Amino acid sequence: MSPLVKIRSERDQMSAVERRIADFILENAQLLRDYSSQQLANALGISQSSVVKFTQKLGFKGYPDLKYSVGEAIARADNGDATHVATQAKAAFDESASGNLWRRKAESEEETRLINAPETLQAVAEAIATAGTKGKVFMIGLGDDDIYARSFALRLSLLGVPSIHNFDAPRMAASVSAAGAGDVLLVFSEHGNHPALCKIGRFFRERRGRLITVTRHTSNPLRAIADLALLVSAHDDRPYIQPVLYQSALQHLLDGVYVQLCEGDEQRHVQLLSNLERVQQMLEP
Amino acid sequence: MSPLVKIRSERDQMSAVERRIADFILENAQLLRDYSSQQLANALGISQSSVVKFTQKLGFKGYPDLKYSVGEAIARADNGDATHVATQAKAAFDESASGNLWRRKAESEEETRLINAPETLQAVAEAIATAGTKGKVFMIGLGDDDIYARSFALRLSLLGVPSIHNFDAPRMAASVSAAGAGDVLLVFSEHGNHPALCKIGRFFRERRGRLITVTRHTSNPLRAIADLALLVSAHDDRPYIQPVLYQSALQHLLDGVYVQLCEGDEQRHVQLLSNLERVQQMLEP
DNA sequence: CGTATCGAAGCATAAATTATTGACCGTCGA
DNA sequence: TCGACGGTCAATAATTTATGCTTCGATACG
Repeated sequence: MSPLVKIRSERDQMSAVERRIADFILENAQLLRDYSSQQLANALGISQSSVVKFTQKLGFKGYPDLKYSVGEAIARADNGDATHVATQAKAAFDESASGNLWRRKAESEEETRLINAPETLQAVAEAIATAGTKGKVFMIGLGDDDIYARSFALRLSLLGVPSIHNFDAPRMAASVSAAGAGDVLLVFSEHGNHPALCKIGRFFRERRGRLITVTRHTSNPLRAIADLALLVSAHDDRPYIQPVLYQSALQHLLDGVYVQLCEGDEQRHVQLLSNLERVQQMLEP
Repeated sequence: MSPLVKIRSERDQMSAVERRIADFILENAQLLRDYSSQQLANALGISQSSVVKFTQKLGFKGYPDLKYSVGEAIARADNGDATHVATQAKAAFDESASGNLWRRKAESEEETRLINAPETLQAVAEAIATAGTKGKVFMIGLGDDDIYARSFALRLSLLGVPSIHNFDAPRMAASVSAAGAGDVLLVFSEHGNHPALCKIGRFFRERRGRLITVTRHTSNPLRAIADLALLVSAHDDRPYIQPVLYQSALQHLLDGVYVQLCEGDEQRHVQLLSNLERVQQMLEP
């Protein structure tokens, strides 16, 4: 992945100094060519070691490695900002605008894919699968987040995994009181700081259920108490674009889990196909 | 000028050692990334200072400068894929599965984009915009299709365009009886052959409302009676993948309309931003 | 509250990498 | 033959990068 995309995706979780480094690099990527780590540090009035530690935290071998990567990125011109500025200039709705939106979605998808370990996705799929056969699957999301919960619940039902779906906290609290070991609660909450949802989550865990959260990748109280946390990364300066990207990235994350559920187990796969056929028959005639 | 071209062009006037360096770099440019000047010297059995002198003779500031330039050149030319692929080889299975799904989504998006004329999208956006200020926006979808209606309704509400949203046919029939000229009815129906929805659509048109349908691109009775028809193309042999692609392509189509609505009109844009801010404030504290 | 803990940041310094110096050696032309 | 010259290298200086340690402030906890 482009180092610039990576930097931007993690910018939100950075400390003040780190964020200043990130911003400087994002805005002056071309200057990096002539900067040593010391010069960069001077330009920002911080210590050279902070620069090095910054690069290492991002997963680069060190400062020269980052520098090299940024050089490649610039050469490819895949910094994602230039195109993005070009979009804004154009008010007209045309192919390039739509194409750009898709490109931005692809970036969010990539960022999101990279911050979720494949093992986590696997684990989520398995937890849902076992809860689906031997226990119960609970699901909740408020406001916009209800959309994701709802659509995922529909998908699961096709797999023969019914779920208990609520869209307000009090009712969910009541439902969850019936939970037990091995059950799963999926909580969708973009910012993950809704007190009621945290409360329900904690309560659910007390009852020995597995708590799966789906939130933005910033650290948040909900994610903190989860057994399994799915994270979504999506950024855009334009406040009306960001939710579009968030939804798209989140949806793809869930689609990944869904596909894994579909393909993971032979028996479930057969069940799925027959369900789909039955649904088809109900709708057609 | 590309450093690789430069090296090749001066190769003939070089000394034996220099030529060996040149050849090595030309043939193993990707390896340079992980080589220090000392390592390169060792690989060739020559002294490190020869390497540095070589770079300086070519007009580079020094070894790191050459290295950086070669990195750029590789990135531009795309010759260096070998290393790139090798780096990402880990987690190959999951990544490729997920990446594949995304690629399929991109294909559906493209097909969908191509079968919807930009003018149609424009017209849809405008119809919704005017109905939003001077009339009413109705919205309906059944089953899975309700998801799209619901999420689009939420988006519209942020734009200051409230909508009358129902998820069953009888109630919608009742609601629609209040419709008049200039109003808009959005009907989501994947296969477009639900008799009740067709009936509602016809009834709505009798009352001089604009009927907008969102269906699969196959010909279907619902689409046939629409004033404006948005079409979605999404295919996959695997029956559990197809809905995923359908949803993604449809979502992107709607996102396009949404963005168009956001950016199309200055006044609405301002309204949107203040709405977003207000929503933000409601959620944060 | 006081205190333990953790992480972020800087300073000092070790380690590494890079650049330069000066010595050596072979070649070539006078 | 000898001196000039270019090329190479080893040694070393200079620079750049990486790391260990300390301090400080925020946060959690008793």
